[in-house]
Amino acid sequence: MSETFTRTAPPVPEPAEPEAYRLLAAWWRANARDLPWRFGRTTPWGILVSEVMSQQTQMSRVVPYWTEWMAVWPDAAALARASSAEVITAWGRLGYPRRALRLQECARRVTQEYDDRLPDDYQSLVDLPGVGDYTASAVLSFAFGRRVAVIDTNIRRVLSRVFLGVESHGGTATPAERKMAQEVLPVGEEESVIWNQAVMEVGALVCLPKAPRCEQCPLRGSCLFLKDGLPGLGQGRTRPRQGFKGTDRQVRGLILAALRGHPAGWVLDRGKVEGLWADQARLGACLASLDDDGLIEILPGGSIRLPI
DNA sequence: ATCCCGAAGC
DNA sequence: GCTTCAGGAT
Repeated sequence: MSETFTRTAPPVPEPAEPEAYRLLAAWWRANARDLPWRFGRTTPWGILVSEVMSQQTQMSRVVPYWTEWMAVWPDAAALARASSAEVITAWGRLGYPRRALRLQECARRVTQEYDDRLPDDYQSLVDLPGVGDYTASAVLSFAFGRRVAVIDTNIRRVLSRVFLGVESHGGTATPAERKMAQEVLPVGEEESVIWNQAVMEVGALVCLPKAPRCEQCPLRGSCLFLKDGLPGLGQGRTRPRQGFKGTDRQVRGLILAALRGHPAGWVLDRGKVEGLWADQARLGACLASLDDDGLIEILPGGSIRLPI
């Protein structure tokens, strides 16, 4: 029967993307990690919580925190009612604890301004505290099923390699990268969601920054970067990374670690505070910055506690 | 050492 | 655009 249509069917060239999508979707079904917020098992709010926790943090570390967090505070209204001290303690050692306070402030605004229902438009989402371009786009795609080109560091790396044949560079995504991400995004909403998730997952599991496992990659057949011999592999993307040992971030972490997990109103006295770090100038600066961030309260005598 | 499903402040 | 925000895994 194919012969019947050979003459009449115009020779429409098959675009590359539909084939890439088919391969990617099949790979996704077989290899997607079974994260608890995937596959329709949570609410849009649960998706948002997972995205905020995942900012600069590995999935494997996020999963237990997310599970416990959602058990205690299943929706925005519940989180809005918690004390800051409870929230900071529950954030534990996930890192970047300002995210915890922003998430709670976000919960309070969602509760008050949106009747405990996460808004489903980009502008409202990105206006929420702790929600930037990536998180707003991810929520629109993963929670609301909307057709949005999600751009994170993994997706940038994968798409740049496959469709442009080069490493993505550091810094903000360029207009060219955003344009390309839009152009290769499948037209259908459902397909676009799987595409976003699958490209991100390939970036996390296969298309690694320095040692990509190209032989496992569903896109190896159409990857310009692979075809060109992985030119400049691992170059050009990395921002200069700040160290950790001896920095303010380590000291801040020590201070909060000393405060977490105690009964409400528990106070660390001045003497104990001074023993947390030898360099008192740096210690004082970190205490001040934590106070500025609303992560601790400095009491008149120099003792500290988590904020109520 | 580098990376991790970035955001916000400057 | 550049820097600062934790902390763990590899």
